[in-house]
Amino acid sequence: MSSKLLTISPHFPVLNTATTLSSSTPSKPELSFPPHHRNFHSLSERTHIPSHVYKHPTAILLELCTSMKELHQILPLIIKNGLYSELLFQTKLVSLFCKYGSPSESARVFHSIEDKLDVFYHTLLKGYAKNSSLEDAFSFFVRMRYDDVRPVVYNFTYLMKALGDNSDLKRGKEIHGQLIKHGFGSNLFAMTSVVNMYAKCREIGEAYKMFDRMPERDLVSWNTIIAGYAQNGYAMMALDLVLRMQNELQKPDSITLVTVLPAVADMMSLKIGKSVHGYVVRAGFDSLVNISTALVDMYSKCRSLGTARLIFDRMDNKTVVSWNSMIDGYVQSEQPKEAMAIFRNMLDKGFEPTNVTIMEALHACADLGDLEQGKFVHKLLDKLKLGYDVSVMNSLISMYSKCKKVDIAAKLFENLRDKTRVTWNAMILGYAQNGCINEALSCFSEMQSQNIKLDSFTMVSVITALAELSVTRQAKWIHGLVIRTCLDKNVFVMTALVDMYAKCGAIHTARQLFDMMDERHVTTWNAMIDGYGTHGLGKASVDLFNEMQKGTIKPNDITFLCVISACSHSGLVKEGLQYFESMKKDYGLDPAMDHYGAMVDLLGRAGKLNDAWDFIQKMPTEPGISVFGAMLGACRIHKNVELGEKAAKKIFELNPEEGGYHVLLSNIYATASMWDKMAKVRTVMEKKGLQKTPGCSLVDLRNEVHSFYSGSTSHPQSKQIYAFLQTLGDKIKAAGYVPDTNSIHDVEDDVKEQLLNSHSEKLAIAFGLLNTRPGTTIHIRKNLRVCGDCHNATKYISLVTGREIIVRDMHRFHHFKNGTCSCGDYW
DNA sequence: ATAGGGTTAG
Repeated sequence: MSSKLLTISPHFPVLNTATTLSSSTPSKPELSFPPHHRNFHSLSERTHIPSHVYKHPTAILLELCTSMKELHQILPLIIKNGLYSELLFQTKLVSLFCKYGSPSESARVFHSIEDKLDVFYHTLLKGYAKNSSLEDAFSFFVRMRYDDVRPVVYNFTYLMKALGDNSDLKRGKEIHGQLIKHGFGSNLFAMTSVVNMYAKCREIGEAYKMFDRMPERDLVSWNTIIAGYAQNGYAMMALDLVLRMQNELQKPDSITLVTVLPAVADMMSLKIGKSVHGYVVRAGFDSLVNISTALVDMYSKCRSLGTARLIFDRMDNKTVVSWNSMIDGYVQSEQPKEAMAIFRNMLDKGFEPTNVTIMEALHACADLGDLEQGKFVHKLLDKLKLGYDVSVMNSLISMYSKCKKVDIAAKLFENLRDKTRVTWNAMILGYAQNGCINEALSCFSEMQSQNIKLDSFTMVSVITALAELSVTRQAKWIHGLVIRTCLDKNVFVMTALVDMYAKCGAIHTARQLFDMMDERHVTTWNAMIDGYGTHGLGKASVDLFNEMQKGTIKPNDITFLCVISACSHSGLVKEGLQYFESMKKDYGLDPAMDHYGAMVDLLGRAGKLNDAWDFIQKMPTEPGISVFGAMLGACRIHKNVELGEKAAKKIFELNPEEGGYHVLLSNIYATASMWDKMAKVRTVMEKKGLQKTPGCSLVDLRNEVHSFYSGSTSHPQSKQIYAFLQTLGDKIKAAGYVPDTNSIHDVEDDVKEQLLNSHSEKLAIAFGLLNTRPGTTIHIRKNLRVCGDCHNATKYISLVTGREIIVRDMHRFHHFKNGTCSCGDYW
């Protein structure tokens, strides 16, 4: 008979039936109390609510209460009118504080109640489970057990929900046990919550076991297990269950399908996606906003932009999310221009962008390298008050870095208070990609000193910086760190390492790492193929490319660029031509400007200047600077004034920003002793304000990198270096070296030699030889192409000193040893 | 329901 008390709803409407409640009504089995219940006597006395209480103006006011603010205004009235200890008000207060999200205030009322009805426990537990921490809910549940309040089924469902949300498997299992002990092991609601808990704890097998044992199931329990499979990445299983539920005469609803679609999207499985879409249409759900939005996102992620766009365009009630998904689709498919068009369209239509929209737009701007649009998006932030969203700030830093404005990125970074690991990673990479190696490395050490844990992204960024630095010592150090941090199975990290070792001249180490990798991306292959190419190991490069073609990773446009330029460096003209053909024929890849440039380089370098020129004439698109630049370079190597002039004319029409092409032409004239024309080119250059990039060579000694500019005397050891070069010059001349002074005009012979001796690479080599022990290999990096005389001299230097000298120039490596160079004088 | 930072080439 006491069970009826539980049917007192804490909500107002029921109160009018207070009198009927006290008459006996049959109880539901799971709500029954044992007769020894501690509140047995006091309860029946308290169920009657006198009319002066429920008709009190304050009670009416409380009935009209709709917010926490109003509740706080009514509370003093309750106390003032001496109603605080009335059952009606206790009931309402406990429940309303929970309803408005403050179980702690609810608890204050609860604790003040002398004879606590079970409903108070139930209400407060629900309040804790829904609004507070799992800890609060759990410890209140323990207290409830201690106070000998018998749990009811929805105590378990709320608790299970909180346990699942916190992925607390250990306590989830414990409560599952108690649930069974209390006889709810076959209860539909209880078991659905158990299924959900196991699924949320990623124990999908256990979840299914529970689902399978349920004696009855409803739509919610089917949706729970289907969502469980979907969210654990089993889209196929989820779809199977959708079919199975129909066999068991349970019709899926839109929620069923809207949980399956994101899983399909994550899998990027267009086939499964289409069959879900088919079901959506047959069930007539295709006009629902959330379904079409999920479909747009699914098709976008499956790179089926046409279909995504079709559904998107047909939606007459688009939401921000559907716009965002559409923009993301274009960004992911590397169509940033389209992405920006959609973004602009969205603004025009008056939709207010969210942080996700802004991030997507910034991503597109970064891919385009479009600073102006990037700034436009940046300006929008202030209007939208999104300027304090860390994620947005991270995207901004990345955007500015990719648009070559690393200084702006750095300023944003410095002013940002709430940096996350992502922020640090974006900044380090930004520095690295803009050639600011020192900044990148000091940013990394700052990050470490602030005890921010590094991850694979950090590692990739630092390795990218060190690849640029190309110092073997640092390369080995970071490799050690990769191993110590257990990141040596990460494809991105390992690919960066392969590239870094190749750039340090340690091509065999690079290959060892490459061979050890279990998983490789197309970039991994590209890095290795290009590594061989820049080392002049054309055969190895081609072999690796052929091996790649046998595997499952498909070559991309960059692969072809790498392999063709590898052929170019090694004079493999036939192979290069064949790959160029195959690119379109076998892989459907359209050659871009760079590919044409590489082909002209291939033909031209091999001395087939006329073929190269013909090749340019037959190009289907207008040749760009890089193509004629390759032609001009080839003309310089093969001393062809006529074609060189033709190529240069084209280049100058295109207004290059760099002075390098004028220098090339002037070198061609110099070699041909056409001094007047040479002088003319130099004058034009000056008039246009074009600068010759100064030659600069780097050499690392212990923990420092020393840089030498052509003709510079600013290094502390400068005097010694020049003196050393003098004596070294005598030694190599004795061994057969003849200075190549042909390209210098107007000065005495000894001055010509002095000029040659002040080339940056010679200074760097001399410095390296002076400061290292005999037998040590010298590593040099030069920003331009190594000059002919220096190349020849270095061969002799390696002979007379017995040193190995490795020079990395703008395009490739030269390994000098015993008087010869790995490039075979073909470069 | 949508999301931030990653490797190759130039």
